[in-house]
Amino acid sequence: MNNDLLAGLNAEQLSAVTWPAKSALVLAGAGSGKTRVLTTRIAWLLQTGQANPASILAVTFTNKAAREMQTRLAAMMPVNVKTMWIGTFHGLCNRLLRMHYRDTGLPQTFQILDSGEQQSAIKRLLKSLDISDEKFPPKQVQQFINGQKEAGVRAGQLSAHDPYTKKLIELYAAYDAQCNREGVVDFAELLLRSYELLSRNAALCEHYRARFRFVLVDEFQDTNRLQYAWLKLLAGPDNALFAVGDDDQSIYAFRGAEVGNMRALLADYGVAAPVRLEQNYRSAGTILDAANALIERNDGRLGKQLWTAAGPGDKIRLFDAYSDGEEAQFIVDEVKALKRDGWDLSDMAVLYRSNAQSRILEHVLVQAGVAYRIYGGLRFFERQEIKHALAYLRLAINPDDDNALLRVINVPARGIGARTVENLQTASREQGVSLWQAACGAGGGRTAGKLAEFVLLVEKLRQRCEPLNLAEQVSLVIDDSGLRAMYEADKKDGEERLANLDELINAATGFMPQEPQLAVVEFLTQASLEAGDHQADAGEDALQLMTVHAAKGLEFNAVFVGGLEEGLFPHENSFNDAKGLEEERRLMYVAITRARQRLYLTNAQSRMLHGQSRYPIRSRFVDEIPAELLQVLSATVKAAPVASRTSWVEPAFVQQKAAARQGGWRVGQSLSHTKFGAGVVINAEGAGEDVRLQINFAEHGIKWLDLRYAADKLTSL
DNA sequence: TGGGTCAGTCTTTTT
DNA sequence: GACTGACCCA
Repeated sequence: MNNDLLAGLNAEQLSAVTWPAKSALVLAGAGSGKTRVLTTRIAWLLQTGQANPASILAVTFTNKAAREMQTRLAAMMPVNVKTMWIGTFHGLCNRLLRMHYRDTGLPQTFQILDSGEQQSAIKRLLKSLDISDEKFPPKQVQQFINGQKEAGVRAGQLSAHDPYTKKLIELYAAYDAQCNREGVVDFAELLLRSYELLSRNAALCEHYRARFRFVLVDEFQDTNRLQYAWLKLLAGPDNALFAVGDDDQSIYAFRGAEVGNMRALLADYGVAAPVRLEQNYRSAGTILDAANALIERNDGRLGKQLWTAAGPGDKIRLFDAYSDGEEAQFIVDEVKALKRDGWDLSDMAVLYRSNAQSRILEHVLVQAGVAYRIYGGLRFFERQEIKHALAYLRLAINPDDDNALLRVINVPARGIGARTVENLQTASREQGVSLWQAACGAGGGRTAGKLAEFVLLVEKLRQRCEPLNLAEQVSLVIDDSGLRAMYEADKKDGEERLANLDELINAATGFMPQEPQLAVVEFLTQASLEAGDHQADAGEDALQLMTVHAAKGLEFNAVFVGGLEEGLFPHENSFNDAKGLEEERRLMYVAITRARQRLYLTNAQSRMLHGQSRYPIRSRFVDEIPAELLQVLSATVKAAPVASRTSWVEPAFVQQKAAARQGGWRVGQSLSHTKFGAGVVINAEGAGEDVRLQINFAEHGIKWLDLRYAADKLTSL
């Protein structure tokens, strides 16, 4: 037995790792060594002979987490992790469905729709049923369908009295029928199908229960109802379900996550009490004190108090900027100062509530010449050129794939317009065949020639792909479809797109299929299940910019949390209910606990949002942090009690240095108008001759005035 | 058919 | 302020 395995674990970690062969819930606070516990647990089970690689099922949410678990495990002991069932919920479900496709009613080569593809499938469905997408917005239909699937409910089990819901249920049924016809499954369907596979087939379920004696789950607080039901099928009463999670870091309720699953697990599996990992190895004491004080205000927690053996460290820096521009400037100046002190840029992060906040930061960073990296945005397999190429590849395997056909039927433009496509859709509906078959059968008509050309192209792609390997097929499809020529002619961003297409060929070249004869299907599946990295060039030392959501699981020496304003963080959409506000607070808790040594909280007294200025007050979350933990960096901060504040403050205090000077006026300036009386400038736009001021008049409300006409009616107060 | 313009929208997001 | 989708004209 390798004693190194357990060396260095604290008492709680040790208790979790060496938990007997029965179910457990581990409440793992931020920075408490969660991943280490999970992987060491697996290694310990293997090393003590309680488990062999085949008897372990480990489930994560992201591919990144699954990979990390595999890497760490491989480093701990000599075991072939590739043979183990370690993966994401969706990846494991995909594996189950491919293995048992005969029992699921799916073709062996079924394709997976990502959310975008699901949405186009729904749009297409609405159109074919002649239902206005104004009354039934595709997004809402999609949400309804996914919501039902994630609750484990099929259309046939639903009923409603109001006509609207009735229609939604009909659409759900029709959507499923369309997917079945086309041999495609969406993300939620992967889960639901494999749940149904196991629940309807007792022998199969029993087989897996006997095999997977140990089921381990990461980020358990993020599981939805269906995922927990799926876990319960695989982990019966005699199996050991080992769930690790943190109810205080549950920030995905908006997409169906049920924190309640944690309490449910305790009851369902007769677990007396959770194991609490409360010692934090990441943050300085002051940062943890702030996090603890904040999160204590939430109700219904399982309860946990982080502590550290490290000292209190620095106070939390608070900066109250007069504008979003000054906020960004402050952050960048501070980043540069820290960099001069020897901190790595890549060990500093700016976190924000919404992506829109990154723009002004980028602007200032570019000016200051500071390298930065933004997380978020398009990922590799979501790029249009990649999607186009893969659509041709899909057509080469299965021309009946309507989604793929519609995507590229006119890419590159070949004179097949909306009208022709519509005719095609009508024909396919009337004849009950796929679009491809309808296109093959299309005889006369003005555009029939164009259609015939397309049919011929796809036929040729199919034939020529047949004898080729995966990489050769990808390459051929890109060339022969005309995609390469199209992007070569595109001067704007063709070059980058061509580089991405070459990267796709590279990816295909290095792809290792499980079953060589299914290489293309496996490649397409991987492209759907793993959309690739969120950002490029990881090498350079660069400041990290991301949303708080994206930061979960990461840590940095210095963290800036920007935009701490009512309406932004907490977001105004969460004001309606206490639950939403509590999730915002957990989000703030996640943000705070990302920091190791240095934490900055900033807010702005004026901010451009949706193209207009707003004057928000400081976030309540700042006030929920004990004042003695804070060091105020700007002069204008006044700790006003929350109750006495209104949601809009008079910007009269906005400092003289406010940048927005127009025609001698600046935002925040008090003035008097000959007709409207006293007021305050709250916004300005334009320059030179053409300047408009938005003024909040005490007696006449808010007005926009054109300075060309109003200049001589205004006097400064 | 396809390019252009204009109104409407605008948290968070992995699979 | 920037992106998407709808609509209009050549």
